Amino acid sequence: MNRCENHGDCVRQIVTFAEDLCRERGLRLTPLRRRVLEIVSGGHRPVKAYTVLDAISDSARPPTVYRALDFLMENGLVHKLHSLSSYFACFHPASRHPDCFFLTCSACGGAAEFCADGIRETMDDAARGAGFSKSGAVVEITGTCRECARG
Amino acid sequence: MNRCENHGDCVRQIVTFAEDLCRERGLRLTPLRRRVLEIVSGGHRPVKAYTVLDAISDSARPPTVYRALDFLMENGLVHKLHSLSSYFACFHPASRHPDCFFLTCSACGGAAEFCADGIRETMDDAARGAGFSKSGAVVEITGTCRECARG
DNA sequence: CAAAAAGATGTTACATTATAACATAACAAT
DNA sequence: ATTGTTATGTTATAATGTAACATCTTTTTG
Repeated sequence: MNRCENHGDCVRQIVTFAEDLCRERGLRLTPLRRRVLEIVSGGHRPVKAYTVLDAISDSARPPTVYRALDFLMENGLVHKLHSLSSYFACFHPASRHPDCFFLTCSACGGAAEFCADGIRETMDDAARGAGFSKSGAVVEITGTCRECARG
Repeated sequence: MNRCENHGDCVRQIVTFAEDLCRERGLRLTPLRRRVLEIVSGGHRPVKAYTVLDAISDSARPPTVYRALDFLMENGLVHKLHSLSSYFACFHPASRHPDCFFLTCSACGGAAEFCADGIRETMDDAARGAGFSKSGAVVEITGTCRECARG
């Protein structure tokens, strides 16, 4: 799932985007935050907070990681996959989508983000129909990706 | 959200349904499982595992609760709301729906389950379009319910 | 520049959520 | 009744996440 030939480039692009974004917004992409972003985006797969923690250094503590993840999530650079208690880099942070949807492959552990206006609209309609004022949504679809299904 | 006048009846209905279901399937709705189901369905709101634990008795231990919850979830009587790390009774377990969708109100803490074929179909389409073979989905919509929005 | 304010990180301690592994008990079925 | 199966009890610990306060760094401003 999401095999890409030049993943180094892919990560570099995300980091560059993050730099620009932070500059625009007057925020700081500190070395720590950049490192966490690199680690999370280092594979096209969801990463656990404690995996990031281990990857950072021997001495880092949980709050260090969670704060960096919070910062990245607030700025749309990373998403949380609740059903996996994991974090997943946004590979197209430039496109401003009100909600994100995720496919997670239970075979290879990979994931993909996608935007389908149809889903969002249908959800909005359903919420409205229930008199509900929607502010956000978690949509995580589990299954088997093309590569894994092919065997 | 989901205020109902006769919630006792409501719980009784669920328990009765669970009894019938277990009889049909040759499973046992033991006193413990029944009690957990009563506790989880006791309010129209998501309940935490450790809240159930406290409600059961002073001496109960986590595995007791998690095993009962697992049993109830396997049989479609309870759902897990991943975004809240909580468990929510299925108030219409009779209708066999392949996926469930949830609205959770951040104001009152209430929740509601609903089935909208449109959402499921749109998700199925999106998954298929990505070459993805879907096996399940988590859909949790956050916002404000009618009652809370009205102030 | 110095001082103050704001923002980021370090650190300790702990809270919350969940499971592994093994022991015991209850039940079902000959 | 004994045996296999299912359910529960029990101990311990793993995994995930946060509160609170200390320190350091950067920015702002007088």
